Amino acid sequence: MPSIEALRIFVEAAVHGSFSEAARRLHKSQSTVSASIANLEIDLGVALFDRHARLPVLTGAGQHLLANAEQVLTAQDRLLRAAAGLASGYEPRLSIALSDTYQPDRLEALQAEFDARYPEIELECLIAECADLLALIESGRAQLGFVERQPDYPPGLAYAPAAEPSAMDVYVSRRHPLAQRSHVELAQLDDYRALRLTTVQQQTPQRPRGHSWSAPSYLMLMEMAQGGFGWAELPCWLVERYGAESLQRLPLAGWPRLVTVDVVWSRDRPPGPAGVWLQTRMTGP
Amino acid sequence: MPSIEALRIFVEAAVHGSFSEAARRLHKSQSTVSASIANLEIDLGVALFDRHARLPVLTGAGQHLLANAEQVLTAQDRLLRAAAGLASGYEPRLSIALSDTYQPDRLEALQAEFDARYPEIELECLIAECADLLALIESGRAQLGFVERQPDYPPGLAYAPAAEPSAMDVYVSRRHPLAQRSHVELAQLDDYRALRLTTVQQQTPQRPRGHSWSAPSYLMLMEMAQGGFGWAELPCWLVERYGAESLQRLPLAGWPRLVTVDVVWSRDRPPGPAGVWLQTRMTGP
DNA sequence: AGATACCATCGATAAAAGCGATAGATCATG
DNA sequence: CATGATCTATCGCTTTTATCGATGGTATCT
Repeated sequence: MPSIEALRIFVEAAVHGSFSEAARRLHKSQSTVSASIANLEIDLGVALFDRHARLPVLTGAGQHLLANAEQVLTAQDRLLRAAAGLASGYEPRLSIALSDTYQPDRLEALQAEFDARYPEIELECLIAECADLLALIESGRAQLGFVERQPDYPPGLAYAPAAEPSAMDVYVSRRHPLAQRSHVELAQLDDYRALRLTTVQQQTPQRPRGHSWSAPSYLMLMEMAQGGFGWAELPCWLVERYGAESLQRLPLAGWPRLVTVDVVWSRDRPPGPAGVWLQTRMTGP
Repeated sequence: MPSIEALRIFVEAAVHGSFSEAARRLHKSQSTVSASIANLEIDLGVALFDRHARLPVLTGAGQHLLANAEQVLTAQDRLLRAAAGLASGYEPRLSIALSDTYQPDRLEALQAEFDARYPEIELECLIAECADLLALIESGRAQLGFVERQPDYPPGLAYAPAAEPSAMDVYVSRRHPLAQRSHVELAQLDDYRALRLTTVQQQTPQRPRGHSWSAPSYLMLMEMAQGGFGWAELPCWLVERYGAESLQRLPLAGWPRLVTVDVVWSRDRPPGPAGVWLQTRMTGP
């Protein structure tokens, strides 16, 4: 069972083609390098270097095993790097809970930036809306959430408005009766089925609004609207990107409206440095 | 600098969720496991396990580093596996020299079989014809070659006929004057430009046959023939696969003809076990 | 309460990793 | 051809480290 140090010595000697050079670079004595490689050859049962020349040259087997040894070292290097990050307080993974109100193109740019800055940290994205999302944050399952601004937040949750607001509008299928009208009043909406967001959490039992249908994500709501089952309030970007051809906005007064997206986190379980970076990156300029 | 053994102990303990269990499986004392993990935590600067419960449970950092540690171990496992293969006489890489006379679909099947049987061994394919190919074998650059049967082989080279022969025929471009004839005699070919194989090696200076053009591979010859520059003797499979729409065979008596493909290797530098397997696989049933 | 199984800690011992010194080998140079 | 420089292999010696058994504290189950 070869030790990591022996592999490092082997690689250094192979790369520089000299035991003495490797000893100098690794700040070890030449005898250590020599003995270490000799032991490694015994352990592996293969001659790594051809020592007939003045300087040792890799054998064919040595060349082949060099690649494997380097893989071991790079894997170990990643381990140490990750440990160093964790030791200095960085979280091993960051879970963010997303509402569909947040545009994915902005999110992708953000993810790319995050990956460049924190390549070691796992990033997990969860999809949830409203109370479900807040529950993810409260339970610690996610550290950061992006939600449409709520009328009130549970205690222990902190929030800050994200930099850019999001546009919402009311849509119906092109085949829906409302789609033909050139003028629609808000009161008329009650005559048709509403498609509303629901949540798995039902701590605050919502007043059941007539014969409405509901789903836990805007994407499912949009698919219901595309089916012609009713009208729904949806993020404009979602419709423009995935449902433009089969949906139509309603000409309501005051719509589309701009919705503030809040960044939410738990005060008890605050996000780590990477989460803080992501949060300030969202709320800042 | 964590040792491999420490990582193995860590992984074993993490997987089974118990230090004692890991000690039993690794045939070490419980104190060794305990101390080893404690040292690992000191080295990495991170708490790996939460010891408040009866059984230790991984911390978040521990979960994250567990994945890294497993990567180190699998890399080391590959290293040991490769070394074991080399120690028992297997070559680190096998270079085979191919003539275009050998059908690639059979070759791909063979490569798949080789990969399944010898996943550790690098397989290198070189393209060469005739004297060039034999030179690759003689020099030791390649260990195995597939060539159209030669009238004579250099001393020191052994050969055996491959199981399946290969068909060759004479082709011209559809725009070539010969393409219109319903009957062609061999002697008439001399009236038109021949496209012949040439080799980089010019040890045996071939008699320059009139105003012929030449190239070192059948693929290049075929492209010349497609350009309408003359007639060429080509492997049937090559034309059928890549040049069927622009080339046409000549109705010559005795053609197409079957050519034996020989497997060639050097008697001085015989191929290793994997090469022998490949060779017998080719010549056998 | 008792039995059991778990983890942490403490010396003691054996294995190894490391170093300096030395000797043999190879290459460049006068 | 002789010489100096530089390389690798090997030999003791010291120091570090890994491993063990024994012991004690603690949680879990009967």
